[in-house]
Amino acid sequence: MVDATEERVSSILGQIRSNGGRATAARRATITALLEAPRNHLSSEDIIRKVRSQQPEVAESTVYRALAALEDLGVVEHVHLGHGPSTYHLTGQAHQHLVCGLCGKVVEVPDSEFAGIAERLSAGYGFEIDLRHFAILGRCHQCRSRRPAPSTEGAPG
Amino acid sequence: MVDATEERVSSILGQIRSNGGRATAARRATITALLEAPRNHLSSEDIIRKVRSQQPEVAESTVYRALAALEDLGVVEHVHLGHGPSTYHLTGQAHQHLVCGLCGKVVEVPDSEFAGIAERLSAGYGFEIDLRHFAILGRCHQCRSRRPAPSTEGAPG
DNA sequence: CTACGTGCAAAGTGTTTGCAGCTCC
DNA sequence: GGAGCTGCAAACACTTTGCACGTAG
Repeated sequence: MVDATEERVSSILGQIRSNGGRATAARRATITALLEAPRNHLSSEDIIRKVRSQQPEVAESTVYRALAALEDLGVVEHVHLGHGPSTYHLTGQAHQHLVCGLCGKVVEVPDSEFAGIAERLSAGYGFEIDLRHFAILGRCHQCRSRRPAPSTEGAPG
Repeated sequence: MVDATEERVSSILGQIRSNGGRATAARRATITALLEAPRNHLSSEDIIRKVRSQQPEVAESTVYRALAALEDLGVVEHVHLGHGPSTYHLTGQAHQHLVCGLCGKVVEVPDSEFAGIAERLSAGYGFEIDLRHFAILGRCHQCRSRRPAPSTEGAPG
């Protein structure tokens, strides 16, 4: 529903304003871009492209600054899926990312899978882990069935 | 012992030669740099500095190429500890890195801690994880005891 | 009105690449 | 003596920054 998206965008713009920020067209377009692709892991490049389809004049740096403002607000977070650019998504879609080093496929795993190990590391090492910020590299089901891996690096074709 | 290090260097240079590569001074210095700091996570910058203390003329690109050659050989691997440069270390020192997002401290955890979750992800998602390539971000014991944000960044003394 | 946001371009960081010359085996 | 390595500098990909102008509130 487009109306629901728009409502959500307005709500986030409201948060920005309550924090002393301004609700601008560039920010509206950035938030919309993120909301419209809830299951995707958007790179800055992706977001810039989407923003420009609505607001062609928006500069790259503006999008980066909008994303930074949204991260400050706690609305957005970024994750490193590999050697390339960071990817951004709305918080509340929190999950761990498993990235296949061979084909680039991203498998999402709910945080709950990691509850056990998190507790163990906390007890054993005093370390409170935040699994979401970096992806876990590995090999997906399909690539495992194929031949053994040449290296830990790879990109989708 | 220096002799043991030198022996190890020669052995790796031997592997390079068996693979059709050449044993050069730059490569010798690169391997030595990695061997001399077995418990450190050396960035490319660190390695370049160490290499130049032995061979001042060596170019950055040569070190990167030496590291790449060593990774191809399986002797070296690199890990992403954060947003900055990659860090390199010899293989066989394999372990998972927990990086404190506040003070930068790196806690090392043996791979065995992750055996359970690795098996579960393999069974549930068909995904074979390679935990070593990215660090896990979090908060260390000391920073947890403190308040949320000390903001001063740097290595612990 | 004025603090905050923007567009633009330039700088910054970390890494890779093209190329002519050198050197290891 | 030739494949392989090197130094140099320029290119690269991604992101940040400085500055003058613009605009939301």
